[in-house]
Amino acid sequence: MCSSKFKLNMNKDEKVIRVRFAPSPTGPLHIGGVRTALYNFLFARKNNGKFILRIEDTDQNRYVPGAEKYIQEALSWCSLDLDEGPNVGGEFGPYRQSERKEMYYSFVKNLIDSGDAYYAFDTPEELDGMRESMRSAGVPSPTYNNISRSSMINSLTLPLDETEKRISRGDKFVVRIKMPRNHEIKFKDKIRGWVSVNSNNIDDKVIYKSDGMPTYHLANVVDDYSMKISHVIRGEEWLPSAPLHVYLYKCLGWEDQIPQFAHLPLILKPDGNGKLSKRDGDRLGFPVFPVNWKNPETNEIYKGYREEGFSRAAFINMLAFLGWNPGTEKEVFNLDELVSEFSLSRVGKSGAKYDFNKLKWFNQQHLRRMDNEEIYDNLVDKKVDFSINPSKEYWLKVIGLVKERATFLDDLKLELSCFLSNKFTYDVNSINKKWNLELLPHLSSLATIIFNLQKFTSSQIEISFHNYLDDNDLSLGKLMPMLRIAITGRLAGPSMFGILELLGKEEVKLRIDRAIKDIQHG
RNA sequence: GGUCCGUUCGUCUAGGGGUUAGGACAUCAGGUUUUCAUCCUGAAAACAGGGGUUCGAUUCCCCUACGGACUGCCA
Repeated sequence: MCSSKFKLNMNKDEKVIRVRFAPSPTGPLHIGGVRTALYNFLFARKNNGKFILRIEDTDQNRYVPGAEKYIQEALSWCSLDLDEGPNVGGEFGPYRQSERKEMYYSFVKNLIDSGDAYYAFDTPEELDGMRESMRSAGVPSPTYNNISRSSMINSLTLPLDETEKRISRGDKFVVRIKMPRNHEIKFKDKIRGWVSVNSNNIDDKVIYKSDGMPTYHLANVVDDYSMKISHVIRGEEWLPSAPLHVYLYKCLGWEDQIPQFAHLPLILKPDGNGKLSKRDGDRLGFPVFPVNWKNPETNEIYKGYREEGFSRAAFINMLAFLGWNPGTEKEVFNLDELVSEFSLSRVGKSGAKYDFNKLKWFNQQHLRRMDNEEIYDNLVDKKVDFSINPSKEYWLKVIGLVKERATFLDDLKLELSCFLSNKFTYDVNSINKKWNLELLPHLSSLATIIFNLQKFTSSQIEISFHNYLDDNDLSLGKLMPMLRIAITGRLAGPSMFGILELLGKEEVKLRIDRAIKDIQHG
């Protein structure tokens, strides 16, 4: 007895981990959805399991062209590679519910035959009428449940032959689950612990629609079962219907195949409260989508993080930390590191307000961790319009000089501009502030001195610069800004001596001469 | 309204029967830097409230308050 129980547990532990991300293609995936996908991915990779994409398109009315493609593109931008899915295949396909349409009815039929479900003929108008009259009688949210079903038109209230007649003549019908009276339905959520609901509080949900498609609830359970899903990791908005799903497993005879549930806390709006929604982006000034989305009807573009210049690593890192943390003080993680640290037991219970600022910080941190070579590969513009040889080595040095000043890869464009071209204009404010005509002679003589240096290196230049200042009783703060304006056109930038070395003697000479000649004070 | 879930600095969070309740972002103040940015140092900033249990509760239990999700032939 004991040993067999032990064996059973062993089997359960050794069960292959299979998780699915199951969005419905009703529009672009927003960051909450991406995080759900991410947690599924991390959990699968961490446990040597499979990460599966399943498209839940049981509602034809809400189908949005391009949405599925968007989902794939978003996942792929985030490097959340699929093991199985609509475009990658797999032995449990098809992975679109619309393509699985035929398989659902037999399960529905089983439920009807066992008395766990029934036909209902009420039209949408009749349902509205029922709800309306119940509301006016003081019921805040009327449901089709184990009480109200007795006054509706269904196979429970109709004589058998009438039901058969209606079906055989092609009347529209739906199939509803028949929730039992006073049953305690409970399950253990990996994040929340035991959740228990009395069946009296669950309504007779439609599981099969009059258009011949299953509803989410049924399709979800049937597919998770047939795809051998071991863990259902999804948003907290599904928590209220989880007991129904558990009950469905029981009715279908799959009680020992019920997956483990993990209901993730929601991502909340940064201002006020409530679930972050697709509309919040414009209102709050940050994207809510991973990559750009173009509304196929209006052609309106909704901004994505990719296009706004964020790195996938930073985006993923930020998302991972919205509701999860490793329990250490380390915060900057790449995907592989997240995989090795991830665990559902460290996912929090309460909703997290989205923090755009923190994402910027993550972006900066990840940019800093990118090596110069990688940044070099990402540089679009590697042509220099003045007479130096822009070797790769040159660029690596320039990048090293400039890298830590940037939050975005794009910031480097500005930082790099003086290394790309000498055809810049001088910034007027900088000139007004620091360009001093009386010191022009000093700038010239300083230039002469450094041009005579044997080694035009930042350290040699720095030494002669300081010597010159000492000899002429000048302060650094006077002459240096002028030099900077002459060389870069503006006042902000990285170490001046480093810039001079990299530009090289000839180019520096050219720029100083030109500045002295061209800059008009005031 | 009902059901379910939740509640530690402004935000993300660590912690967990005895702690100066820790970190990060943001904020503010100093410092380094020729400059801007970076960087460094520091400051301010939290256990929702009330009852239990206990020698002791922020931590465990209950209640209240507040917040959220759900309440469709949507997912």
